[in-house]
Amino acid sequence: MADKRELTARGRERRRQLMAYAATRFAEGGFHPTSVAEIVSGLGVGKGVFYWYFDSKDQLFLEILRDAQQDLRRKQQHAIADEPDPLRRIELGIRASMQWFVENRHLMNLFQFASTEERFAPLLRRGQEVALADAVKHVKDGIVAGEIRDGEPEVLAHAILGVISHLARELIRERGDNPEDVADAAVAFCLGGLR
Amino acid sequence: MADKRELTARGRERRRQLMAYAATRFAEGGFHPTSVAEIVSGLGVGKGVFYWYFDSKDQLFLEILRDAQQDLRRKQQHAIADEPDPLRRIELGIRASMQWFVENRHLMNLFQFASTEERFAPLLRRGQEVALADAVKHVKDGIVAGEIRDGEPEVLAHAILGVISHLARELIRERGDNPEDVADAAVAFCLGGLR
Amino acid sequence: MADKRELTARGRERRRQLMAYAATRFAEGGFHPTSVAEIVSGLGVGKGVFYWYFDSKDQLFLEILRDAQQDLRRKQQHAIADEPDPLRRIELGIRASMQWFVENRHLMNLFQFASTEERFAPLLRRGQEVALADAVKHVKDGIVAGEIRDGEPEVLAHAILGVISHLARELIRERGDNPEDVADAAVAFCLGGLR
Amino acid sequence: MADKRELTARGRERRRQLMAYAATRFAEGGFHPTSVAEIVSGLGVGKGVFYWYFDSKDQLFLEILRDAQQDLRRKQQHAIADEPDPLRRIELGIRASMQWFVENRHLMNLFQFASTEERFAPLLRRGQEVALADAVKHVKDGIVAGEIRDGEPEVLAHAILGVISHLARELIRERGDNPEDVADAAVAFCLGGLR
DNA sequence: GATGAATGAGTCTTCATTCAT
DNA sequence: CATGAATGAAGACTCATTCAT
Repeated sequence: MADKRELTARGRERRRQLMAYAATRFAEGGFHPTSVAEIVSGLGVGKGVFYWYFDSKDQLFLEILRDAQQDLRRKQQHAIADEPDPLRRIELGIRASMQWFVENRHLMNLFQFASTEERFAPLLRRGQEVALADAVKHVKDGIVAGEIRDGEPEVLAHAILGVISHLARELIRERGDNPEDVADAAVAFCLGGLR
Repeated sequence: MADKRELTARGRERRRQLMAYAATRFAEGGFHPTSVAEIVSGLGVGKGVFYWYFDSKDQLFLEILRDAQQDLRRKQQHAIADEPDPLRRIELGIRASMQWFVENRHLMNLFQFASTEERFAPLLRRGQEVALADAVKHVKDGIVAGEIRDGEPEVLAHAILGVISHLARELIRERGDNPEDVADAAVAFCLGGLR
Repeated sequence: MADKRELTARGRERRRQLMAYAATRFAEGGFHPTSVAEIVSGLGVGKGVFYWYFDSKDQLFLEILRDAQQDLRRKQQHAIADEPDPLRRIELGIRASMQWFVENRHLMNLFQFASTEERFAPLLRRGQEVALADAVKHVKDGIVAGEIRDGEPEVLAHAILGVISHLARELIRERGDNPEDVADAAVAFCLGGLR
Repeated sequence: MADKRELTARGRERRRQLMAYAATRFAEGGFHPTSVAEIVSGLGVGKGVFYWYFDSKDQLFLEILRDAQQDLRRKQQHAIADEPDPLRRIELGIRASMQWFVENRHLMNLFQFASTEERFAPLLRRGQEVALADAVKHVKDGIVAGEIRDGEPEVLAHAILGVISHLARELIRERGDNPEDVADAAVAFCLGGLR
């Protein structure tokens, strides 16, 4: 029922705070091992607060996921903005994604986990389809423009997404590499793979 | 106590059976949502059987993971065997991996999940480092042979792994594409990205 | 998590209630045979209540033990108060202990059991050392005052404790003798043994 | 059913071995925390062996208890043998008991534990009544002979038992005192208390 | 809005005991 | 006689969720 309630400014802040804190805990310890009790006590509030703002732990997680996906997409779109060249668009998209992952490394874990449980996977899949569609469009444009070799656009787009997420996770999150360098490498590899 | 016990042939079979069944259930429903009770009742045995063969649910999961990693690597090594050309080795590795993922699609979920919880992540990471080292070697050889452009071998290797796992997951597992085609695309994209 | 939590008046009462009831059940049926389920259902509350107030069954038991030891000592100290004569102090201590055992016969079983398991024994031992030290002091004073024959004070003190606990257990608890009479006998025997 | 079976010499040896080993484990770790599995594996035999010789864990424990009580009494009787003087008999009994406790310190724990659970207490009590009756007889003789002051013989006898068991437990088992010295002290204290 | 308290179904795990071989 | 395997009831404990205040 927490969905429709009108929230005061303070209420909205609380809600945001809960989501942010829960996201970090979920990312660090995993969704299941992190209990609602842990979340609220970490924030120094009572359990009632949680259920005032969210219907359930699941719903909270879905909300975090949705927010993250939207935010990532917004950043990508904004980066590409009005660049006309398809290959350039792809490059800018890669760089924007990389940048977002740097700033939200912990959320990678959540995406990863979400895809492994049936109740969360659909939402995740939907987001990924959007991301894919975005990429596919650019790839198609690139093929039309002769900048990209002929091939199934979806497959190529998936390959790009694979490179981005893997490099982000392994190099930036695990190894702590310089994001700029990683982005350069990703761009180089992908553009090479497309041509 | 299940660690060092000598098992009879029947016992070894039971153990294998438990691991196989648990792996599928974990893959389908997730590790946490799948209870030990569900596993044993699905196999029509008593609950004690589980703890006769495994110390804990966690240990079973780790064992499944370890087995899977070993099996994948064995297949890769076997595929590459005595191929001398680095690029060819990479191609054969990609195809072998793809093949393995086709035959063990359900295990992808386990790998994915394992990386999200601290108690399983280390083992996973270890396996991935091995896979990476294998790939790095080929990349380095390729650079020396002038077949691969100059660049950080580790980063290139990671990019390859990203393409493989992402395409396997999204195209083979989700979309049910023809593995051959996917492998072709992966090879093309990666070789393009390397040159 | 029940350790440091601030409890409301109602909460403190529940806690006390749980400890009291558990103590009787442990005393009657033994620690191990008495399940947590039995305790909470006997009190007509949900299982969670138990773990809201105590970290574990073990911790509850230790807490009961600690409380009992403190209470017994407080009664002894209070009885002796400002009696100057060592022998008289010993007598008053014996009588106070006897009195306490009458009122808390069930706790004898707990002490007895506690000493047989390593995880509880240390706490018990600590309490007994305190009791011993108390007694030793009086014995030493008595020796100095020439009222008690020369001998190892610790050994004599132990003998007194042995008489008290054994008579309390066997005569008061098992046979239901009149506490006054038992106390008289204990005092007579001990003072005889000391001179 | 293990009760009536005719055992071969080897079988009787096995049985004795099981009882001895179980007794130590029970004494060290407690009856409940020590599992049948632990006992048999400690002896390097299969679980079937246990149930070949004993009907149940409980029965084994009772048997250990019974054996111990019989052995203790036998030693006491043997020590007193044909000593005619009541006070001397008491002294010899104390010394023999002390000696037995030295050699079987671990069994003290079992006696102690047994008295805290209803299913074992009766047997223990029966044994203690025998011990008490023995002591009472000597005390009565002593009173008749004018060597012991007038008083309830049962109470005096209990006091003696209390001193013995407490000193044995606390000084010999816990502190590791010299048994001879402890026996001397016990005798002195008790004879003093009786006169 | 918020808290501490309560619920109870469900989880993992243990273990005395039995059984097929 | 003996073993390894199996059973399943029972135990301690967790935790999402609800409720009284």
